[in-house]
Amino acid sequence: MGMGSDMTSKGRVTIREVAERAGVSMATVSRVLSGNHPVPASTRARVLRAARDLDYVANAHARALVGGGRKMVAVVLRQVTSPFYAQVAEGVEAEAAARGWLCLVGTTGGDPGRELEFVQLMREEGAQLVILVGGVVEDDAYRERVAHYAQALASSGARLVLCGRPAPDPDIPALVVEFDNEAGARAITGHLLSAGHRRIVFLGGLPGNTALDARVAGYRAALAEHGLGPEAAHVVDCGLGRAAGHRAMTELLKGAENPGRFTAVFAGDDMVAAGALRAIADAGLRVPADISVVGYNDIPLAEDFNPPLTTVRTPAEELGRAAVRIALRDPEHAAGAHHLLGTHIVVRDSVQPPPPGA
Amino acid sequence: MGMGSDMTSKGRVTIREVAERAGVSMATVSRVLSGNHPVPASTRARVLRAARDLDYVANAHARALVGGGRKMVAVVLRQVTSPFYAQVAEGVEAEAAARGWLCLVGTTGGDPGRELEFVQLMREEGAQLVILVGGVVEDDAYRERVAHYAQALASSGARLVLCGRPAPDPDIPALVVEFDNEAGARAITGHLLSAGHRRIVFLGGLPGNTALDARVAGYRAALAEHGLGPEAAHVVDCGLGRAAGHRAMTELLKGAENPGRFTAVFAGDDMVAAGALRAIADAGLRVPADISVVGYNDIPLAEDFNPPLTTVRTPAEELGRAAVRIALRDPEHAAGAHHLLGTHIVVRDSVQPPPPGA
DNA sequence: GTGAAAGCGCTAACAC
DNA sequence: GTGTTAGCGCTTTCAC
Repeated sequence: MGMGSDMTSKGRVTIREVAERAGVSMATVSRVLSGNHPVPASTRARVLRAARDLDYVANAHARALVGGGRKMVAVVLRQVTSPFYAQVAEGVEAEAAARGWLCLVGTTGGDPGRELEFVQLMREEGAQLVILVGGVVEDDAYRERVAHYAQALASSGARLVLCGRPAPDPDIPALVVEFDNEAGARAITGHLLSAGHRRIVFLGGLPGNTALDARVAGYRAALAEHGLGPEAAHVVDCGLGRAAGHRAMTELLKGAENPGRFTAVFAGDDMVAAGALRAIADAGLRVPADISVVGYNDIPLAEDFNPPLTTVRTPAEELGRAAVRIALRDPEHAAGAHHLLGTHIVVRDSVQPPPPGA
Repeated sequence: MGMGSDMTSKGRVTIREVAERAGVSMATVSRVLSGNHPVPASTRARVLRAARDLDYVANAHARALVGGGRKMVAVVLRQVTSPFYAQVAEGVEAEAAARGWLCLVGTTGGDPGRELEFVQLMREEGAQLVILVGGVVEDDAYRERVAHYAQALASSGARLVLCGRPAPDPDIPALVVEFDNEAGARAITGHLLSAGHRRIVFLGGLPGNTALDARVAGYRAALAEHGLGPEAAHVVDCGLGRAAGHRAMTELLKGAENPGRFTAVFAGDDMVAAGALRAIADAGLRVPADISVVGYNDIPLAEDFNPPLTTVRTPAEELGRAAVRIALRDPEHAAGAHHLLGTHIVVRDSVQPPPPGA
C-alpha cells in the first residue's frame, strides 16, 4: 500500500507538506480535496498521489474553524447500558451516519449537573443538533435549564430536540418528539382489564417524571373507562430500575396474602417488570397463573423473560431516527413543534385471566 | 440568571467581545479563562462577569487548533444495543469523564469499511486514544488494516488499543486488553463436566474469530482434561446472535431424538443462549431437567432468562475502564503490551446433572 | 500585570 | 487554472 513510507517530521502531515510534494500551492490542494472547484485531471492526480503517499488526513479543527467542518449531532442520555436508551442512541447514530454527520453520545447518569456540562461542551464543539433523551421530573429548575439550552443553542444556529420530555414553554425554540405514553398505558391496562383483572397495581411511579406520570394517567383513564372508580387505582411510586421493581414487589407481596390484594401488575417499564417477575417467583407464586404482569418498552430481551413478557412496544430506534429527521427537515417550523409516535401492545405469555378464587 | 440578555450579533460570542465588554485585551480574557496565569482579582472578576453576561462559550476548534484542546478518546464497536458492548462503552465513558476527556462512540455494524472510515475520522478530529472493541476474524486484510491504524495514530502521537482482538504483530504500537477467553471457557466447561455431562455441544463457533476460537479451545481443553478424546467435542459454527442460536438449536433438536445426542450446551455468548433456551422450550424440552445450558458474558438480564442462566462473568465495564487506564498509564511501555483480565463463573439455575436415562 | 502580535491548519476571496 | 492573501478564534511568546 505504500503508506507510511514517507513520514517526515513527527506530528501530523499538513496541507502545506502535501502542496510541496505535489509542487502546487496549498490552495490547489484544498481545492482538489474538497472537490468543489474545477482542477485539471493531471494536477489533481499529482495532489491525490502526494496526499496518499504522505497518508495525509485533514485537521478537522482547522476545517471547522473556517466554516467547512463536519456537522455533528449529540445525544445525551442517562446511560447507554439501558436497552431502551441504547436503541434510541442507535437510531440517532444511524440517521446521522446516513447523512455523513458525526454522532457524539454523552451520558449523565441522571445528574442535571452533568447534563448541563455536556450541553455546554457541545456548544463549544459546535454541534448543530443536541438531543436530550428520557423523562425527567419537570420542576422549575428543569424548565429554566432547558430554556437556557434552547436559547443558547438557537443563538448560535443550533437546534435542541427533546425526546420523551416536555418543552418548558411552547415558545422556546425546541422540538419535542416522544411516544404517546398515555395511549400506550391505556391500551395495555385495557388488555389486563379485558382479561378480567380488576385489581391492578401500577409499579414504578415516579411523581413529577413526565413519562411515568403519563403512563399513570393512561392507567387511570383505562380504569375509569371500564367503570372503575378512582379508588381502584393503586400506584406504587418506587421509581424505575430492576432493583426498585424487585424491592417494591417483594414488599407488596409480603404485605398480606396477595390474592386478596391484586391480580395483576403493570410495571412502569420492562426493567421494573424483570425485578417484579423475580420477586414473584421468589415468593413462590407463578406468572401468569397467580399474577399477571405487563411491562413497557418491549426491550430486546423481554421475550426471554420468564414468562415471555406482554408489554407495549415503543419503537425506540425509530424515536432516535425521527428526532434527527424531523429536526433537520423543517428547521424553521421546528420551534415549539410536538411530534407523537405511536406504540402498540405485543402480547406474549405473562397475562391470563385472574385465578378463580381471586 | 441574567443570561441571554445581552445577546448582540447573531452567531457565537467570541473572546474579543468579552474583552471589549470587560475593557481588557483578548489576552487577558484568555488568561483568566484558562486560569494558568496570575491575574489580579479585580480584573478577573470583571472578565468573568462579562463572560457570564454574554453567555460566552469557548470555541473548542480554535482552542484545539492552537494546542490547548480537550483530550478525546474514541470507542469503536459493532453496535451499542449489544448489552456487552454497551457496558464496555460505559466503562470507557466513565473513565474518560473522570479525567475530563471527551468520549466519542462510533458503531460499525461489523463492517470493516465503516471501521476504517471512523478511525480516519478520529485522526481528523485529533483523538488521543482510539479503542477498537470486539472479536474479529483475523485475516490478512485485518492485520494490514490494524497495522496501518496503529502506525498512523502513533505518528501523530495518538494511541491505539485493541479490546478483545489480537494485535497483528507484537511490534506494532498497539496495546491489547482482553479477557482470558480460553480460561473462562475451560472453567465453565469443567462446571458442566463436573455435573456429570459428557456430551456437550458448543453452540456459536465462528471460525477465524479470535474470541470464539479461544472459547472453543478452552472447551476442548476441558474435555481433554477430563479424559475425553477429541471426538467428544461437538462445535456448531452458527455464529453469534440470538437468532443464530435459536436457529441452530432448533436444527440440532430435530436432527434425532435429542437425549441420545447431547445433554448440555455451551453457548458462545448469552444472546446465543437466549435463542437456544427458546428453541429448547419450543421443542417441549426443559432446562435444566432435560438439557443444561450455559452462556458467556453474564449480560445484565441473564438472570432473568428462563431459567436464570449459569454463565461466565466477563466484567465488561471494567474492560472499558482498563483500556483507557492502561493506555494512559505508561504510554511508552504500551506498545506490544498484552493485558489479560480474569473472568469467573456465576452459577444460577440452568445446569443440573444429566437426566438418568441419558 | 497587561497588551500587541504571531501563528495553529485550513478555506475562500481575490488577483493574475 | 493557480497562486497570494486574509482571516476563522484562540493561546502564547515577547515587550512594555
